[in-house]
Amino acid sequence: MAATDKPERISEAEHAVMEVLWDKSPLTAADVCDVVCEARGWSLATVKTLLSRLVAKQAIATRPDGRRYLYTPLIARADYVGGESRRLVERLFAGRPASLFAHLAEQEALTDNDLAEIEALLKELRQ
Amino acid sequence: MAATDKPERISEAEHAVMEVLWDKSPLTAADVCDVVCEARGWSLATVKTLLSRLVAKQAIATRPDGRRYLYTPLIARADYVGGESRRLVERLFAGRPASLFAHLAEQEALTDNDLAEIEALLKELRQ
DNA sequence: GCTTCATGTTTACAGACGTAGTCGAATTGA
DNA sequence: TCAATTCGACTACGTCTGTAAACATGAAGC
Repeated sequence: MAATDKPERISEAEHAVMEVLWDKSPLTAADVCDVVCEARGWSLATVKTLLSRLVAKQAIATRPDGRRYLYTPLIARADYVGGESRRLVERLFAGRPASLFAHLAEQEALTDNDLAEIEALLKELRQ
Repeated sequence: MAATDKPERISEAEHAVMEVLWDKSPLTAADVCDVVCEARGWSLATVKTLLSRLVAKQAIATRPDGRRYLYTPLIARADYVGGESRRLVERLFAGRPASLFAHLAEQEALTDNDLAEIEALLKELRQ
């Protein structure tokens, strides 16, 4: 069978774990906990659960290292971010990125700095 | 008491209902169903449940009209959209909208048309 | 060898979500 | 007036999520 690879959805809490692994990997469960447990008020057990679920969702891979596992992302951050962004634009802006931009602009959610950066990017794309 | 107004999160399915009401309101449950039930494969009962939950979340208001209720949005679409957009930018782009833009650009998710529109918007903002 | 520590696996459980059926009251057509 | 219809309220129930404890097992110190 052609392994229909349906990209299971990653939840908010799971995403926090992914960020840690994207930042640095491979890591053990304890390593991950060191990074997020404090900030999110989680116990190590919680991190273990999230890691298991991410493995089940094929978002990360395990490599045995003696007694424990080392975890590594299987999906690239850019892919995830791209997917989520597209979802949002699709859902809220009828698939038109310009609408999202317009919205941010209207809400004055864009600083002068943002505008300058975007302008620079535009110039780059334009040539 | 100062009615600590915590804006309860609106789920995906609930959002579909909100879109209908944002498009036109007030509407009855049956009206809403006429618009979305077909497309999402929902029964009227499902729409009723979603409407109830939205009322509980204070996202919409009811006005009795004889035997039934007329439903009207309590929160503006722009507010919702703004909130969701900000959440995404916060979560995935460290709060920097320019990063989101850069990402969309890299993924070539932007058409020439999008670019032109954004450019126009930028020009407007710049003056 | 036995206790203790570390670590993945299994189980738990409440709350949100998707989806919908049932019930009781009011309405309306005959 | 009485049955059929309509409508919101209540109930249901499986899945997903957040959060974590209990358990089994192997390692490591003493």
